[in-house]
Amino acid sequence: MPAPSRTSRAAVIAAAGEILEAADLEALTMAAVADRVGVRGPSLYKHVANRSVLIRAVAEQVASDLRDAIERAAGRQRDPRASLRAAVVAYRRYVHAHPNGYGLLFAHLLPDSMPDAALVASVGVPIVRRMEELVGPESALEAARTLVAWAHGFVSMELGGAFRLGGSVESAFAFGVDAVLRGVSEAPD
Amino acid sequence: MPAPSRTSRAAVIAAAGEILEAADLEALTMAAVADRVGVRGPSLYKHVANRSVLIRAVAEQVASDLRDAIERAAGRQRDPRASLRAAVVAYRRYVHAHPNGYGLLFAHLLPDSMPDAALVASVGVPIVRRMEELVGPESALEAARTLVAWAHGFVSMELGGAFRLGGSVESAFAFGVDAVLRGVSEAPD
DNA sequence: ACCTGAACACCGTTCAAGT
DNA sequence: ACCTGAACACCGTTCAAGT
Repeated sequence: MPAPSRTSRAAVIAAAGEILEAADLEALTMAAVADRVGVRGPSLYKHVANRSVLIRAVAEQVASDLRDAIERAAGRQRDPRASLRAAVVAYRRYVHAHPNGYGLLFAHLLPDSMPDAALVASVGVPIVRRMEELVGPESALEAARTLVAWAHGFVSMELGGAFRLGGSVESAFAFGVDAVLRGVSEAPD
Repeated sequence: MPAPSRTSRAAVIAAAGEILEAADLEALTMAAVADRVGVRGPSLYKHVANRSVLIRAVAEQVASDLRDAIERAAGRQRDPRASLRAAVVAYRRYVHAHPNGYGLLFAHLLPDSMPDAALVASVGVPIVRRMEELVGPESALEAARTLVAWAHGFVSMELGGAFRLGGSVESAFAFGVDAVLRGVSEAPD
């Protein structure tokens, strides 16, 4: 008699993500995940190959959600400059809500758990599209890379507590978006 | 009879850093480090408290070396713009040479192994000093944060293989430095 | 004062046996 | 078809005994 599944791949990945955000990567053990979905450790291997690919699956879920959040925010504004600003604000908001999951996207210390690089890269697609409107097609890719690199760097330093030299982090963020958008749109040909 | 030390704290930290760069964080086991310095696993605990603080010590060594590299590069140029450009180039070069060690500085997934935040923040000090010359003291901190965030974001995406949408990474780097320096120095008051 | 082997706890993973 | 307990390998860590 076939036994009905008491859990699912999606539930396992979601549970792993919740443990990761509530604690940290060391707390993300197979036993803890099993406990949360209501089975024993060995049963997880019916749904995911091993811990490394479970971590990767969490990372890919994050990348995909992050891209959706950016896309939605950017789509709400008509003006390209306002749209890019909204995209970056949404980026930062998502990362604040999922700091540990976001950390997975650039945790190249654990190669087996790295999310698909093309998927991570695709997070920038909506930014490139809006940049085309702001700076034209020739330098849109480089301008988008500059903005995304800045945004990633900013939130990642913010999460790491690297802003210790005083001053307001909020105003540094506002200053940064303005400076980068100004810098990329005033590029000499 | 007191037994002469067959290894040292510095040697243990150096060995850990070498293993980390040659492989990855999972390969950085106490047994592997012990092997490399020529003792057995338990002896390491005479030199470092545990694996987490060993990892942290490696991270702090990296932060300190990185700051020195930036400081030297920046000091070689008289003009502030050229100095900041040189600092960022040195930053990138150091990270390329120590990608996994650099990853430790922002691996906030493992809180016990996080380097001292004030030390990480101090990496930006030479940048702030040069920014004062470029943009004046009022916005120097925010301008420095913008440049460092961009630089960190750029190299970290580069290492993560996130630049997958085509184009040259080198020219994106050159475009980025120029855009950020232009953006921060043309800030409206 | 530092090093060692033995021992322990914990965790990822496999597998044969259950339903 | 999925779940389970038992078992194994591996790793961090402790500790009593060596020199």
